[in-house]
Amino acid sequence: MRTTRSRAVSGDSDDDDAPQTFMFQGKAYESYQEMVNAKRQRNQDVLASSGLLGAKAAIDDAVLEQKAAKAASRGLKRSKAPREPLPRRKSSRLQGVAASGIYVESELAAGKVVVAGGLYTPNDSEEESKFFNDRINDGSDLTVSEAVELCGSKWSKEGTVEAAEQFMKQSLSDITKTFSSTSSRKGSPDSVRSVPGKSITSKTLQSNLNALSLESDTCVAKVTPERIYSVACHPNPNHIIACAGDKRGHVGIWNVDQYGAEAKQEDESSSDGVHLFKPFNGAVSSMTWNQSGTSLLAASYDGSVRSFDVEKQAFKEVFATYSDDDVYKDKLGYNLHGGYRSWLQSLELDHRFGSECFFLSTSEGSVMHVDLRSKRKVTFDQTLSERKINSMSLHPNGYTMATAGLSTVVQLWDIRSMSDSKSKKPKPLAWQNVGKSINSAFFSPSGKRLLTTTMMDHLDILEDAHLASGLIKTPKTRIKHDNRTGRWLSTFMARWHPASFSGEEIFVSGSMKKPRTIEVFGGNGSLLREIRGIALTAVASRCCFHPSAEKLIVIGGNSSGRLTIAR
DNA sequence: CTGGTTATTAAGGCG
DNA sequence: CGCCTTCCATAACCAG
Repeated sequence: MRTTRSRAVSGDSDDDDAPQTFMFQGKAYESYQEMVNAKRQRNQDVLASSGLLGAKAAIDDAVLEQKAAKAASRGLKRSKAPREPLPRRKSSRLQGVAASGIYVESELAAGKVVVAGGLYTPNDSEEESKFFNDRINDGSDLTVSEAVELCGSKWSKEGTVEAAEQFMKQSLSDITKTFSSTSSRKGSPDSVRSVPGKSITSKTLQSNLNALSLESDTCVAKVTPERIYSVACHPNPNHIIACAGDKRGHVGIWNVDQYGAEAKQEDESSSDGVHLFKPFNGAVSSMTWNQSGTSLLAASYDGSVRSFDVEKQAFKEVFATYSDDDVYKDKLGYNLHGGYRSWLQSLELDHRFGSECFFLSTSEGSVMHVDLRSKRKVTFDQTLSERKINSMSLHPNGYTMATAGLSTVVQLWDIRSMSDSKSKKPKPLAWQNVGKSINSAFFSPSGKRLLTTTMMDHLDILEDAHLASGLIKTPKTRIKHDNRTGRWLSTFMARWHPASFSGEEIFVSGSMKKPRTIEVFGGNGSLLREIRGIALTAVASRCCFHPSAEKLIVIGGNSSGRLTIAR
């Protein structure tokens, strides 16, 4: 066990034997701290004399004039007095008591890491820690009621479980069925990219964008308890089923316009159409519906991938990383766990095969391809980077893949050279040096453009990156964009609308602008719309479009678990 | 170059 | 209203 060092608060701890002075502007200071203070004073003076402070204050006032509204109270509500207090175990960790000052407490034998005050489980079984990597269970299916109960009493009240079951079993099933029967041919691989923008044309696109509104408090709801890491939207064009995954492994599903019997049912029990589940024990890094809307696929930092199958009414573990312990011999992810620093950072459907195949990227720089068709297997597992890979994207051509992450390089690969894990270390076809970490890189629906969100404070649009070879120079289209979200917000990842509108492609991004704003850009980099309104009171870090609605709908998720719907 | 620190950031919750 | 917590992001820095 390692405690935090409180060393060198003022930089003068250990080296008393070597008296030292610190020079600044020709003056000697006794301690480093004094020197720093002098430096700060100088900076203050310079600022004051420049008149910038006055100007800044004026700007601040102007911004504050529009007084920040309170966060909306729709959606989840914490129940102050738990109805049935869960039997607590002895461990203070499990009671959520912070071991102050201790961050990473220890690395346990099984490769688990305990973050103080962090990975507590409301599950009151004595056996919680036996599950590999502190997961929610041993990998068996999770029923709807179990997934709700795992959220703990804090977020439930009378009838929460029933409301969730009712919603999942009836409303969601109906929504899924009416959609998948009217939607195209069954059996053929459903390509997300083939969704046409039906009623919106390039002519009506701008007016559609202008119509997006955030002026009603009904367009915000708290959907998860914690900060949102991922958002997804069900593809039925006639409904808005907005989903969010949070830092602790919760998945919130919001039926934005409740209808029929359900609405009546829910008057009493539920929170404005919001239902909360906890299929994971770590951040939900990516979530996506398959195109037919029959399953919601999600990956978590806890190393597991689960799919909520609407028909089977269960969160099934379809893949998870496991150690090389013989116990896990028959698991799909046997021997794929890379230690306590390893987690699943992103999931991307392999659009060639519907939702039956997907790519995963890890914090350790590898990309896996998982194939769930008849013979379930991990097609390949390749280390493509020394550092975490934040995103990967498969070009519509079905073989060019873009990866991006902490390595500060966008790389393009031919996945045909990775057909199995034994193939030798692949080489990138092309790459772009960004210089700082890259939050995401996504191909546009046509594949013509590659959109990157970078810590260099740019949104870059590369043209025909899939045809490039070698070093890619500075892109033609570069949007200056403040991406400094800091530590407490999820990073921005600008995302395309999966359809194009008579050739026009658009994408959405969160923004640090005040008043808070969601931005929509055109494929040529032009800012088409800044969506603001009383409902948007916090930065929407992770955004997406409704994939198929007749009108444009934008969904944004923020750091307090709220979803905002612009429509 | 590696490892180990710390600054920075926004927003809700609570006193 | 003002302080406190957040704590699996990232960059920048420094010491060895």
